[in-house]
Amino acid sequence: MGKTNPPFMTGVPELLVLRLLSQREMYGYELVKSVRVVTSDAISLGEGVIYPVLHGLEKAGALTAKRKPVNGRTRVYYAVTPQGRERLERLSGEWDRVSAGVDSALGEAGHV
Amino acid sequence: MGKTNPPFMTGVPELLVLRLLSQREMYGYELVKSVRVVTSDAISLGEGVIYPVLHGLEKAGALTAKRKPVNGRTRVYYAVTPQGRERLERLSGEWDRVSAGVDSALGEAGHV
DNA sequence: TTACTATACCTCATACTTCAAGGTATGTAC
DNA sequence: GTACATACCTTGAAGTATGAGGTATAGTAA
Repeated sequence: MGKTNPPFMTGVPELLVLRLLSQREMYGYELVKSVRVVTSDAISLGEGVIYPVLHGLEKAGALTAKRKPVNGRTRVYYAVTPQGRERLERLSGEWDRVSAGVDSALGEAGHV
Repeated sequence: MGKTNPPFMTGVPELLVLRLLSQREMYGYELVKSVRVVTSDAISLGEGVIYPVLHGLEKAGALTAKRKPVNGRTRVYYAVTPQGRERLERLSGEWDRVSAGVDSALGEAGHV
């Protein structure tokens, strides 16, 4: 039953979502726009990415969801649990390791 | 029909391969080990990744292949073409943009 | 009224990449 | 002669992201 490891470069959407939610509660539609803003348009994640990530993290116990009616529409606000913070720490560390690896391979020393 | 864009975080194996080959000619098996070395074990790409990337880049005109018999075994050395250098520049720029985006989202912008 | 836009939730087929494990074959060490 | 490292390669399965679709409410402009 060879369980395959996840691809080495994934989990970035999850990382971004956890990071943003660790600063304040947000709802899905808001996250879609926020990702673009905080990354200066470098990364744009569609709703097809955000919502599944949100649901997955909630199921994993990393987030809690809270429905709030606002102006007749319903928003689902997500908050990070302690478990989610651990996950954020782990993913953040992995990202640092991998991105440092790439940068060192690129030899960012004298390059521009 | 609707051609989908490649996932936003891909092309890293390609980037690493092009970068290493831009420094000197290498063969596939050598690249597999080199990637581990230059990334301090942060990234490990198997032969199932390296060889297809090599073939794809050759077909795209970014690399040229040269067979050399060494100690009875055959090695296929790859070299970067001018076209490959352009591709390296482009991928390198994309990586910088995306990784800067993630870092700024993580709030490590001022981190060296 | 109608139409269009923005908000806000969601799902799904397709495309793509990566992983892991396999296969072939030669040379070297025990 | 058996085991390991070198050196090439392919492939099935797993998993993620894309792009486009669907539902529904509220506001605005014609």
